[in-house]
Amino acid sequence: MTSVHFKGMNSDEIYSALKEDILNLKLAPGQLISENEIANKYNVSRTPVKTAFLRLSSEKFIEIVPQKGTYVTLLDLDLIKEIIYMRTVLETTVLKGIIGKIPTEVLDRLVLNLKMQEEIVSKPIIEPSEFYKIDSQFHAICFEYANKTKLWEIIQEFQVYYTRFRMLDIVAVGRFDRLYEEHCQLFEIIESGDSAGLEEMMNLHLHGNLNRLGDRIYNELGDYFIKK
Amino acid sequence: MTSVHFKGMNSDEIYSALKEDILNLKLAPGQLISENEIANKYNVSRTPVKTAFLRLSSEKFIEIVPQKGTYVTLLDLDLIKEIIYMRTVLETTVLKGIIGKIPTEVLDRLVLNLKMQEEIVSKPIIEPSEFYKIDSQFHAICFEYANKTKLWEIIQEFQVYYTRFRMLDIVAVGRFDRLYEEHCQLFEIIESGDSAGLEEMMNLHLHGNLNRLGDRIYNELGDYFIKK
DNA sequence: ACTTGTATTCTTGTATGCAAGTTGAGCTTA
DNA sequence: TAAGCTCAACTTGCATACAAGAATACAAGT
Repeated sequence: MTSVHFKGMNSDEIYSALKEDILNLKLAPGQLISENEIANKYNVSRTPVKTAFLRLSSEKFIEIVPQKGTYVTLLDLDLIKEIIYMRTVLETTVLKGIIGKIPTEVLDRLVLNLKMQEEIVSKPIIEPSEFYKIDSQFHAICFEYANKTKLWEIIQEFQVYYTRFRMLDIVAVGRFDRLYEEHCQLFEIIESGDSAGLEEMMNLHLHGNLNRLGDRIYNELGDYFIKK
Repeated sequence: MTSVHFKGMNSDEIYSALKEDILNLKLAPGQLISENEIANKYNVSRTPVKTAFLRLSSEKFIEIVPQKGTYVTLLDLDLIKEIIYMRTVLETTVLKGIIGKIPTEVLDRLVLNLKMQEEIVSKPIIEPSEFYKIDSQFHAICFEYANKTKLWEIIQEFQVYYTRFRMLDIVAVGRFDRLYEEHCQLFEIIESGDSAGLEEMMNLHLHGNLNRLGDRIYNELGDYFIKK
């Protein structure tokens, strides 16, 4: 006799599935989840779920409280603001070091990247992760030429802390064309070597989400953030 | 009949014990360890050991290779250099924003901190962690006044990636009085508002370990680092 | 009405047995 | 001697049973 057999997911797949749900806000900030609940949902034992939980916990997506339960973490606006500040400072400094003296070969790669961005933006339906992937490459090219590859990886690591925030921006506002335009302006500054304009542009670009969301953070989205 | 009963350690304690051994280099970079080995050593099952392993793995202290084994990670000099660069850029920028306009109250706290540093340095036997705790407070006070508390926490988080490197510095060179002197000079610059001197001093201070260790990294300590 | 104790039912933490993959020693064979 | 195969002894991943703390509903007593 053969029985229908569902091959269970492993801990990595559980991790990815949970992370996606958290980023999509299907699992909302503050929501309570348990190992058993997730284990039943994906037809696995608690072990791989716990493994995934521990990983998500170290990335501050969830908080495990012994003998009580596990919560999806609330967004921390102070943390988000300072991460944005951090990235602004680092990226401005790195770009200032290479601005105006980037070889044609690298500039061409940036132009190619911009074309890909334009292509994605012009589509009727835009997949956020697809755009952000190319977005990330644009900045990575700059850091690579500045010989600061690891630094970009570090910055990327911290992006996870406010990926959900960026997601709110899309849901609430959702204008990728604006980001694309900013990248174009940034490119012109990098090419021309306008060191003064760089700082202003960088500030504008990286604080975009914060500005666009504005007071919504304290009103309709207030439940998602830590109260001070 | 009563029997002698050893109450086992929990996963947090196992984590701390392992981390300490890794930082002390008792568990050397590149060394192979296994869940069973640690579980036997501390008289617990594999479960709390695995929990500790997962946490250490997310902090890049160890690397878990499925079905093969678990290794203490090698030091990555490129990563270390860029973390030092990152901290230099961030701390210089933050300090520039407050330099010369720090109220007496905050300056007094810094002076008090320096006195504690002096006290520790003058002892015959210096406990590294004790000094680094006060050292960290010195910088924390500055970030706190600059309203960048979270940013300092972020930087602290990344320090773990090169705590072992700093430990090599102590073992190989071990001169805390030098660090104390640098802090005193830094204080004078902060107090006086010498914005130009700050950048130079900061570079010197934060690149100290790198300079002191010098070529030893490639010679007698070479086994501890990733080969390129 | 209020307090208090209890029992049930959640939660996560731990111990243990088994599954599956990797490595390396030692035997076999040419 | 040297190459190749087999098997035993490891490794981590997963499933499951039990332990222990926390919260809640509820009944008994004041």
